[in-house]
Amino acid sequence: MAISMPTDLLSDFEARGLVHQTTDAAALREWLATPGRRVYAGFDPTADSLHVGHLVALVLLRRVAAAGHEPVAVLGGATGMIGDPSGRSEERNLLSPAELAANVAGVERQIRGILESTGQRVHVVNNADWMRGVGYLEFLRDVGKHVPLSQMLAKDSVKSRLDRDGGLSYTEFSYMLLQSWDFVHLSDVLDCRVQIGGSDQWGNITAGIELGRRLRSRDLHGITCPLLTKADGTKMGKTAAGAIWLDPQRTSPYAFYQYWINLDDDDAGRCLARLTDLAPEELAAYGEKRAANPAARETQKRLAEELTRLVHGEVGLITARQATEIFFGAEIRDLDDAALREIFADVPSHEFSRASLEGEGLPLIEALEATGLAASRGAARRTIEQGGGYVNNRRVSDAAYRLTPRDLAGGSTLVLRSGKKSYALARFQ
RNA sequence: GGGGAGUUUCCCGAGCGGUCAAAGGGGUCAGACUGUAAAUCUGAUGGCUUCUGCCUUCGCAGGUUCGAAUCCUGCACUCCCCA
Repeated sequence: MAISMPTDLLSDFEARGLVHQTTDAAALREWLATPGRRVYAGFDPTADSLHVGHLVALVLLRRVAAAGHEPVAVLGGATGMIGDPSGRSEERNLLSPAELAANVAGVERQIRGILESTGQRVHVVNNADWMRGVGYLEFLRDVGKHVPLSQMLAKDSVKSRLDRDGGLSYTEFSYMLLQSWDFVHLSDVLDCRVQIGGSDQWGNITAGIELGRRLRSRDLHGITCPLLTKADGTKMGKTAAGAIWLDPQRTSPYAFYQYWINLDDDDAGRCLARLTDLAPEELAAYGEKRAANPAARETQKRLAEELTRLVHGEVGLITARQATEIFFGAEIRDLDDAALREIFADVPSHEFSRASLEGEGLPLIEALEATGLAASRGAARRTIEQGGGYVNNRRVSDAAYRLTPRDLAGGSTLVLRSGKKSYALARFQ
């Protein structure tokens, strides 16, 4: 999915609602006026997969590419050893080097997948590569000496933590220095002079800019984008079940797709502008459709489609759509086991003995409880009595119902459902 | 150090000898409505159950009583006031 349409990057960001704060806009525009500039964003490998919260930064870099510049993604192999205190209320737990290495590998794969599809030249670097050889004393003399404590203490991320009971450790406090040095280093080796990030990164970015001025007399620039939040004030990408991950092992393409489909209208509109490559005219068209016929939920569908394709590819999108059809379709029958397993890949499943189906059959209540769809037999009974129990998408309202071989949808599998959206697979071997 | 208040089911909070698995609210779950939304409404919300009951639960440990979340004793923790 190569994206073209080079535009003025800053105007593009502004039009999409991607700008929260910038350094001197005129200087920034001027520097970006030449194509092929390098612009960077950092990703700390706190897990072996990125999640929806990281998607904004990734998309920012895609916009960079779309505007004819070269995105630089910095993996925090070094900074991840420390942990960024920004936006955090408590001290982080340190990751082991082995964990970190695994995380870097996983995150790098995802970043490359998403950025390289732009067709533009992409730089993916790891700050461990330039930090590893740097000695502590050397760093204090060359970098630390040029960072006034008063400025560090004035940062919101530091202040808010110092006001709390937990405080923050010297280690986390030093994080800012590392990120500042990254910026200066990248300006040295790649002539990268713009750093972009979420609004919580403003303090770290400006610290880097300041360091560049003192150390190199160089003008560096920064752009932050507003943190993606939902209309109800909660963070985008969080559900009751946890974060929405980009890794299909953690969050299936179906669940990923569903997350976007379920956004409310305003959130979907904002996400469409901020997270997809749609042209401004298209965005406006979706806005009109949304106002005219909200029930069609065209924005949500397009958003889910674009993002699922971006993250999981065309195949992932097809799977997600297939699963959606089945999940919200009529009775499930005459599917083979393999197809069922594929479609319900991210649904919990439970093995029963084939014998339990024979004779009297297996009480539905027991099956609901065993698969985890109901917390207890009592809860299972209640669910059924209230009309929330389904076998192969067909409602069963008799709490005494027993499953028999006739209920199998595939050769040895049947699909249980509680309420509208909770599914489980029961396999009989 | 002295005086006082408190600790209840996922959370907040009522209960102050039996009719208490324990009011009410929140949350959660299910249903209706709907756009796989929001709001609203209805029901459910300790476990097991032959649906009849049984078992476990009101900070912890003992005790009084036919009977205790409710009374007594000790212990632990929390909060407030005075020094």
